[in-house]
Formats: sequence, C-alpha cells, structure tokens
Amino acid sequence: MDQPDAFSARCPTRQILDRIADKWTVLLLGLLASRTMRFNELRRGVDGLSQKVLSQTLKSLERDGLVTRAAYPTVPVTVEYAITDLGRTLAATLEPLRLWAEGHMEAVEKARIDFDQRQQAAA
Amino acid sequence: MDQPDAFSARCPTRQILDRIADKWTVLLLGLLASRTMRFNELRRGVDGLSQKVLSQTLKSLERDGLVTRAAYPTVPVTVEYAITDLGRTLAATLEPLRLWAEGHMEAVEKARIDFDQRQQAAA
DNA sequence: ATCAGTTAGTTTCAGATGGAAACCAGATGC
DNA sequence: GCATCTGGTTTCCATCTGAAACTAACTGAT
Repeated sequence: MDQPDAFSARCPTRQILDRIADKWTVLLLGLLASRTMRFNELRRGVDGLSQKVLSQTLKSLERDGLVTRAAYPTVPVTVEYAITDLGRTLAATLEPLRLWAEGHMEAVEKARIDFDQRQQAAA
Repeated sequence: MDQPDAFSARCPTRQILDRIADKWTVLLLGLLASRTMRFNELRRGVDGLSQKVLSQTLKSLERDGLVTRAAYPTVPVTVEYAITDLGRTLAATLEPLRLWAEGHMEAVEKARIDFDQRQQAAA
C-alpha cells in the first residue's frame, strides 16, 4: 500500500480533502461540535446555506462517518444530526481555520485594497 | 465594528473562509511553505490542477496577500511565487487539514463502504 | 528561414455545481 | 377548508470547472 499523498490526483486522500476543505463543512461541523442539532436548526445557524446544499452536505458527512442522522416519527418529523468521534477529530482540525478567517479578516481586506489600487495604477 | 462571525452571511469572514477552505489552496500553500516555486513547478507539484485554475488561484492568493508574484525578463520568462508572512500563518493552519485527510483516509473509506452497504440493504 | 520547444499564461466549450424559489408529504390547529 | 410545522426534493438559471487548444516571445536545431 502506497503512502497516502494528497498531492497525487490518484490518491483517495484527494477526494477526502475536497470534501472537508469546504466552507459549509467547516461551519456545520463547528456547530455540531457543541451539540446535536435538527435540520432547520442547522439551517438557521448557518446563514446563507440553502436547504438543497444543507441536505447534500449532511448526506455526504453522514456517508463519510462524520455525523449520524436519527429520524423520530413525531409530528412533525424530528431529525437529529450528531457529530461522531471521527467527526470530532476533524472539527478540532477545522476550528483553527474558522478562527484564522475571523482573526485575519482585516489583514486580508487591507491586502485586497492595496492590490486593487496597484492594479488600478498599472492600468 | 461588529465581531467577526463566519456564521453570518454578511460578514467578510465568510468570503475569506470560502477562499481558504479550498482544496487547491491547501495544496499550493503546502508546497510554497517549503520554498519559492515557479508556475510550472507548482503545476507539476499538484497533480490534476489545470493551468487555468492554477492561474486563477494564484491571482486570488496574491490579491489576499498570501503569496507574492515576481516576474523576471529572462528567456523564457521566469515567474516566481513566494509565500508571505501572512500566508505562512495560514499554511500552518492548513497543514493539519491535509494531514487529517492523509491520516483518516482509511476510516473515511470504511465509513463509505458501510454506508453504501446499508443503503443497498435498505433498497 | 522554418519548425520544434521553452516559458506563463488566456480562451473556448461542454458538463458539473450553486443558490433561489417552488413544490411535496404528512399531520395538527383553527 | 386553509394555513403551518417539519424535512426534505425538484426546477431553473447562472456561475464554475476541467480538458484542450491557442497565444506570445524567444532559443536552438535543421
């Protein structure tokens, strides 16, 4: 068995990286790390996430063993999504990513303004 | 000024998260963290990355102040991409992500097989 | 002088993906 | 009968993606 290597297109690691290096995955696992949540609760928690993409993303996360889905025949239907142990290890890896974005927001915005002005000046 | 909050669609953090939580960004910054590289060198280093997307991704990374681009009028043209200090802090955050993918590849693949078999059985 | 090859890209086109909004099922409340 | 709650699926359109071809400027070989 070869060593896993994300730089090789043929390594399964590549598909997994594509799946986990995703905006919605970062935010959803961030929420689910704190507690089990229901479908519409997650939708309200992640502003701008459409039902279709939430449904698709949760399905992928479930397939990859990162969250579990439990449906209860109440009225109306109750569906609870919970993070798994595996998902929890990923959430711990993903949290610094969200924190980086929040912490370096101003530095990146400043860089963008500078870059755009230089482009403007060159044109 | 509001606190940055990636869960809000209106926060600039969201755009930044979308930019950095990206397969190609993870791999490119991973390479550039070790040393300065040229365009085709990066292309060869990241298997499966097309020239178009490499060009677009590098342009975004440059705009966000994460890498610098330096062109030298040699023959043929030499263009060198180097990581910035800001980029280096992000690369340090992104590396665990790639390592998670490589380290948990088998667990995820096993989860997928189990899930698909359960789906098969249910159908 | 012309053809092949190097560099770092841009362009083109078909197919996959994204989000907004509408729709659906099943049941309760009014 | 009609609206409302749940957790989705469907539809439509715009954007994004990747593969491949093309560009520009110059070198080296034939």
